[in-house]
Amino acid sequence: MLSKKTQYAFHALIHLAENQDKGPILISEIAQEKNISIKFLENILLELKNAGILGSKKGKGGGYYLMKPPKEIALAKIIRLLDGAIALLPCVSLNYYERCDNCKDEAVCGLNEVMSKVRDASLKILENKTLKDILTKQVTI
Amino acid sequence: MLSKKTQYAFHALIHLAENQDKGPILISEIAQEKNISIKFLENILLELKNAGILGSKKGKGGGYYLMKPPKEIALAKIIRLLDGAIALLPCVSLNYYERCDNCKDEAVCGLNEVMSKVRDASLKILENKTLKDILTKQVTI
DNA sequence: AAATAAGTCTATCTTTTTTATAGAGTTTAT
DNA sequence: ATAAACTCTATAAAAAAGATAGACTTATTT
Repeated sequence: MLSKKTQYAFHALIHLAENQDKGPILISEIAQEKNISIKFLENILLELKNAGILGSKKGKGGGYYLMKPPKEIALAKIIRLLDGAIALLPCVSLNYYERCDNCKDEAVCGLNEVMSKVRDASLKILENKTLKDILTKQVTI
Repeated sequence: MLSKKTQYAFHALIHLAENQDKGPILISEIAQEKNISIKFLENILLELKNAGILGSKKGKGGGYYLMKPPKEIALAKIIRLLDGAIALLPCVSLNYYERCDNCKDEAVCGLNEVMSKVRDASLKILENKTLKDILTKQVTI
């Protein structure tokens, strides 16, 4: 299960994408619209900014905005950034690999094999689907 | 990511399946073989027993054993029992569904749609692969 | 220049979940 | 009777998740 953090991030990104034309969007607007604690959301947007996904403008008339077109933001990237591994086991994770302590040999572990397949099936979707694909209101860019 | 509990459960089940012919297996044997804390494993095996997946025999010569042939124990069942939902979002979970607080209408949520696909792709594997499929040493039953 | 709106940053705190441990109790083979 | 083994309940330590607080900086507007 994705953490609340990641879930909130997706909803915030959706709101930002659907209102790109309106210039910088207030944190408070997203928080209200999507029913998220404003302070918690603040931290999340900051992380997304530090990762280069969002930009921000300070001062009056400021707010957050997307740094890239929605179709270039893969869902997998957001999940990895906020939640870490997408795989079900550390020993089959591509980005957060850890050795299996319960196995004598990962190479001949049947669990490893099946979980690699699950990972691939999930990634096939999450790497290819982007923010654009989860918008309700379709945008042009 | 699966919890340690579920990971340990899989390894324990593998050991039990590969040693079915030896009668009841000691918790301590599994713990040693798979490098798991014996007391923690105790709780896990008890949960598996209460769910009807394992049986146990008390007293001298006792231990745990499978109640069903490995090929009838789907991986999805074990995950759901110990970890809960397999889906990435509560609003797309088949067995642990919860309404989405951030959506006005789940029916038109693009995130919901994509995550349903991820769920289906994962379940296609996890519902069909069984304990038998993750064994190293092949068994007859 | 002052006031105000808005993001930035760091720290802290609470709650929940996960992981692990302890120990007394019960059952059964020998 | 004894020892081996699972059962059960409680508890506790550690980690993660979720949330909050407040002082700080930046930029616009008047």
